[in-house]
Amino acid sequence: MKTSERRQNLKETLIVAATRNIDALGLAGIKARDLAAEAGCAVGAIYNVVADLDELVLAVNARTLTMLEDELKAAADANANADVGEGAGIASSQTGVDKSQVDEAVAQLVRLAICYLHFAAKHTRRWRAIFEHNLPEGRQLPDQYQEQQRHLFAFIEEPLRVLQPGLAPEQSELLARTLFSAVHGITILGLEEKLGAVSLADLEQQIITVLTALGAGLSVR
Amino acid sequence: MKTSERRQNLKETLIVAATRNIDALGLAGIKARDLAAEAGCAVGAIYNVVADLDELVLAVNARTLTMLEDELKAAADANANADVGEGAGIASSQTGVDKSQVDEAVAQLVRLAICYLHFAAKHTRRWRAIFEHNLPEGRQLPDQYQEQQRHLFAFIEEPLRVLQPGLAPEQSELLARTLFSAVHGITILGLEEKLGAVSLADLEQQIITVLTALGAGLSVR
DNA sequence: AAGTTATTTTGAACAACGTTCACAACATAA
DNA sequence: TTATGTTGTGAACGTTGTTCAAAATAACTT
Repeated sequence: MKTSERRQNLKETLIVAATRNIDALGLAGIKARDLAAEAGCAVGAIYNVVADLDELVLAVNARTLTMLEDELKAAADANANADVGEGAGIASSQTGVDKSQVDEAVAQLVRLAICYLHFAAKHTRRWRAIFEHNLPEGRQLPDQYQEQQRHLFAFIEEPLRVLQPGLAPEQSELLARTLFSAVHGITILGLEEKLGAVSLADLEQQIITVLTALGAGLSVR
Repeated sequence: MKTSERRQNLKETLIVAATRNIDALGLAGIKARDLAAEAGCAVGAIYNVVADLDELVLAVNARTLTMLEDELKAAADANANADVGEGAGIASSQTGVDKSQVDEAVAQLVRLAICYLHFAAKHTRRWRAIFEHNLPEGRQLPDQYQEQQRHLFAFIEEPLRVLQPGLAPEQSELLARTLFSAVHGITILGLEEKLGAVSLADLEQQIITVLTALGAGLSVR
């Protein structure tokens, strides 16, 4: 009984060290010998609590996703409270969609996207590790991981249903994923210096522009 | 004079081999000893014609970008020809923007994006290598590389000017980059199996939906 | 053509990596 | 204490990218 506890502690220590190293150097900062030294154990000990270094990276990534989820939830809820008393607007008779509801849905999408952008900007390396990490040919992500990703899309689906009320759930899910991907693309290439850096303020503005236009275009049809 | 020619040949052979290996295994397929064997030279010989393996990857990526540029150019030109005789539509008096011109600009954006998607789908590994490859801390991309990227954005800027005639060149450039990033995000996450695969047909439809909505939203304001 | 010098290519050697495994250290039970 | 099973260790293995003394080749001189 003692050993499992000790191993749990070691695993925790390793995850913390791995997180620190990713923050400092990105995925390249994950090295067995370094982690062992930082955790105060032998190199071989790592493989007592973890199958791979990949598993360690996945553990870090899972926590990063949880952090992100929490922040998105906070951003979404902060809004929900602020809107109490806004009142049920007058339904537009032709489209069946309330104008102010549409505006609010777009605003919600923008809030979520800006939150995502800020998270990515604040925890760049840890966040990029999620997308840079590739499992060795053949192995696939654990279920929990995919589950967490669906959670993220759920945030988007809610306001999306206001814009496109008639959409089948399947299509709605796909569109949510697409919107996420678009914002993700803007974020990841924006924070990258490969194409020449863009300021955070500019990125915010671009995201607002794109999502607002998208909201207008999507709610019109 | 003979040696420089020989080296040029070796470099070419290595680039070809590197391209083949990236197609087969992604960036992980780039290994000094394998490349040397395939090119029929000693491992050390590689470093006579190239500073790094990174330089080799960059050479492959540059060619990939050229391929992409050619295909985009073909897609853009095919359209220009098809539109001859379409006629100058009636200018909308209020916005100063011709309705059919707007439609055509959106159609052009869609064509470019679909072309990008197809290129990415057809040459997935080679295309992903462009974005997966990271230079070692500090070194930056050669000028030619950044130049090629600006070329890509130029394709987008042209139809974009129809949608937003009043936009300052600086802002237009930024928006073009943003649109590219959005389409890129949809493409790269769509082709990735990490979030569960999406069919190419679905991806096409999503890109059409998003760009059409974006075009509508952008031209309205 | 032969000898001398400079250049170019070579592959063994090096450092650093993830991972493994025979063994030392330890705990537990008899 | 002794015997037995379990756990942790770090040297060792197989692969990386890269280097460098030496061998091979080219270039030049007489």
